[in-house]
Amino acid sequence: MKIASWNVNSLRVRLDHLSDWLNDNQPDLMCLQELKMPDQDFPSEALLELGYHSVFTGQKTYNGVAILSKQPLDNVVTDMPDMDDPMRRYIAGDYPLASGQSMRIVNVYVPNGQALDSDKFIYKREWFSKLRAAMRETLQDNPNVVLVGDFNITPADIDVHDPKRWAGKIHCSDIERLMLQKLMSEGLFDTYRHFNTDGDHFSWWDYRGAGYRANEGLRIDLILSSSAMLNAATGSHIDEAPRKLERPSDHTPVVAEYSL
DNA sequence: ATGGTAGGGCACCTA
Repeated sequence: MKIASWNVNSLRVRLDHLSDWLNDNQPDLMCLQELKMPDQDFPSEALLELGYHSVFTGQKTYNGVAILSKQPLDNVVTDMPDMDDPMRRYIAGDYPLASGQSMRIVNVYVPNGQALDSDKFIYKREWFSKLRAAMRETLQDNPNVVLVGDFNITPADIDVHDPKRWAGKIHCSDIERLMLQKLMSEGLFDTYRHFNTDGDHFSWWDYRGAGYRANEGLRIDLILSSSAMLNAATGSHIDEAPRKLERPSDHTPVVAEYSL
C-alpha cells in the first residue's frame, strides 16, 4: 500500500500535474492540502475517472484538504475535534486493509504561523495542541494510524537547507519542534526519516529567489506512522519530479509504502 | 534588514 501527501497550492491550477502523478504512481491514498476552492468546484468526477474516490473540505481562496482513495473511506470527519475552526485544515477517515482491519488516515494543513510574535502563531500553537489531543484519541481507537500533511515545521536542522539562516525563525524554531516532538510522543514516527538519514532532501522550496534551483528548501511535509504502521512500512521517499514542471506547486509529493 | 514569486481575485492577504 502506498500513501502520498502533496500541498498542491491551488487544485484548479495543479489538476493536470496531479492527474499525471496519480496515473504514474498509483497511490492507494493521496492526501492534498491547499485546495483553495469551495466544495462545489471540487473535481470529483475527473478524479473518479482516474480511479479515485474523494472526500474533501474546502473554502474559497485559502486552505482546503482532501483525501483521494482507491477504495471509499468510512467514518469521515472534516473538523478538528473539540475546535470551532472555520479554516478547512483537517480531514480523516477509515481505509480498509487487506487483512480485514482498517487504518485511520488523518490529513492536515497545519497553520503557517507567519512569525513567532504574530497572532497567527498563537493560532498555530492552539491548533497544534488540539491536533495532539485528537491524535491521542485516534491512536486509542485504532492502532493503525497514519497522520500526513503540511506541518509547516521542520523536525530538525537536517531538514533545513541553511540552519544558520533559519535559526529561530518560523518553521524552524525550538518551540515548534517541541510541539512536533510532543505530538509524536503520543506514538507517531517520521516515516521518511526512519528510512533516510541524509540531509539536503526537502519537500518545499520558496518560489522567491533561487528557491528550487539552488535547493534552498525545507522538509515540512511529513508522513507520521503509528508503531503498528511503521512496523509494516517498507520505504519512504520525496518525489521531486513535479517541482521541475512548468508552473509547479511550491511543494512536492512525499510517499510512504507499507506491506499491507 | 529587506525583498524576492505565486495564487486568488481584483485591493491586498497568505504563504
